[in-house]
Amino acid sequence: ETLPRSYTFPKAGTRLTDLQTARGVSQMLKFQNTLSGKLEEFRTLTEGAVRMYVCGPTVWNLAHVGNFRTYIFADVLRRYLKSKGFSVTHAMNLTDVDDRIINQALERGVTLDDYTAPYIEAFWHDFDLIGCERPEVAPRATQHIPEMVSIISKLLSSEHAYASDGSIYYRIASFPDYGKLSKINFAGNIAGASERVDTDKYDKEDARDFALWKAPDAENEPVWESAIGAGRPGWHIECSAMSMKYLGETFDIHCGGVDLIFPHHENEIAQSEGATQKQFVKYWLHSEHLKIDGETMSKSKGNYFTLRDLIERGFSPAAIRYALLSVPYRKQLNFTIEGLRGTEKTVAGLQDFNARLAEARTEAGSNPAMRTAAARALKEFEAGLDDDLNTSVALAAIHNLTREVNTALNCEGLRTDDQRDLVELIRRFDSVLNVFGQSQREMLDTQIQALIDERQEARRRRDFARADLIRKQLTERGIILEDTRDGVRWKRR
RNA sequence: GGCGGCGUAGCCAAGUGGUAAGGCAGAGGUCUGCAAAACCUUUAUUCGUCGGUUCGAUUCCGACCGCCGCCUCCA
Repeated sequence: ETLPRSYTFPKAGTRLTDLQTARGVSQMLKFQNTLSGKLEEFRTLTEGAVRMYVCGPTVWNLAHVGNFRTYIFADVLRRYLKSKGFSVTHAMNLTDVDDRIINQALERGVTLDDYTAPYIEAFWHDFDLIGCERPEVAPRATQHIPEMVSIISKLLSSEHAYASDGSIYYRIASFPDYGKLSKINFAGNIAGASERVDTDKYDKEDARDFALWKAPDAENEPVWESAIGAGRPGWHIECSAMSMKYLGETFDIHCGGVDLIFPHHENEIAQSEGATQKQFVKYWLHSEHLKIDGETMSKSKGNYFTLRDLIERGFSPAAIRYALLSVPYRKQLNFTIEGLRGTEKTVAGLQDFNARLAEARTEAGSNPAMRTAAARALKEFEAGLDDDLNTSVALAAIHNLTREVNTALNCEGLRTDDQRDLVELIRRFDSVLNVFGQSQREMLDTQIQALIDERQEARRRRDFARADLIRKQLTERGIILEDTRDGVRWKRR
């Protein structure tokens, strides 16, 4: 029952959704900015509008849960910004050309597009399945080569870049701010790690210089003809080109996994600011990596899961999403199958609560205690997310509310106005977190089909008691059957 | 070698200079013909170890132990 002194209880008759705009209950939105290393108040470049960029997938294989943690984090970020009334322009690239993709495509003897198409399709399928809203713009690297060439040309003319053996490199020495994001001190640290730095492979002025444009290595390799020669783009330049094309030379937020801080994001800054002489991004937000059973996730260990691995094991997208949101994005999260089983129950509980709330029989009026509980939940939810998107606190606020409402449902019952507001409040929460969705409790299509098949078999045997029992079971679980001339159709609820 | 993060109940974990959120599991209870399901209650005198600062530290400082990450293409 500890509320801050500034907190004022809502007046009777005030709808919770009005509280949202009435404010005075919410503190300022703050983000931990990798660039400054500090928790900063969020102020947009343009009043009321946010432009954000997220480094998207390299479509050379299926994305895994670790990748999706970043996309889900970005999704909650954009949803929360929208719920606060900002208009959001969210761009996420698809890297559909890089050395791995080229090598794989060459190996299979297919074009880049033919190679990447199924992975792009799979990515969007998983992206939708895990409950992420599609970004406003999802540009593909191969469709933005001219934009990349244009930036490289600009860098060449300004001494930030130089050509060597048909390739073009960024001259780190020309950009004194290099290292400002990753805080890497190049003077002292390379010595001990020198065995990892490949200084011989390319003809560069400085080992740190990175490729903007790569001359072809092999005969049959795909190349783009351009004003800066024939070749293919380096990895970093695509994000500079596409983000600035769709969001402007300076934009508000850039997200990605921590591993991208160096070199990818450091290089993006060098390229973009070198070309425009303007600050590239105001807030850099980086999500930490997942651990699997306490260990680093890695391909070689084989301890990683794709979304479809987990779906095949019977887990629901909502539970996977909840698990990935249960720890704030800047902390490492230990992802385990055992934990996911527990999360499945948690999510099912939320879903049950939602149904119980909607179906509750109510009496007219409202209960002051219920209003207080709801207002407090809203305040805690917002305070959590305002504090660098602390989803743990936001989820706890929801659990605390459900407990209080459950008690009311069991004891004195619910009042009509409270029910209406609570339904709206939960909808509001879920518009940001999107975890009240389908849980494992809802049957999988394959399970439904198996029961339908069994019922058909029973009908053939004229075992109608058995058939009716199955139909009744399905009905109870929200599955409605229709026997037609062409077979059995079914639908949910 | 340089830089950074973490160590909180059986497990996953939030958090803070003023006395430990939430979830899963466990225990007790309500409901039920009995179950199941559902719901409620309950579960850390204590926050890796040892010192220091302080009226007071899990929270700040120092040392140590353990784990993780970055230091050129991995979300």
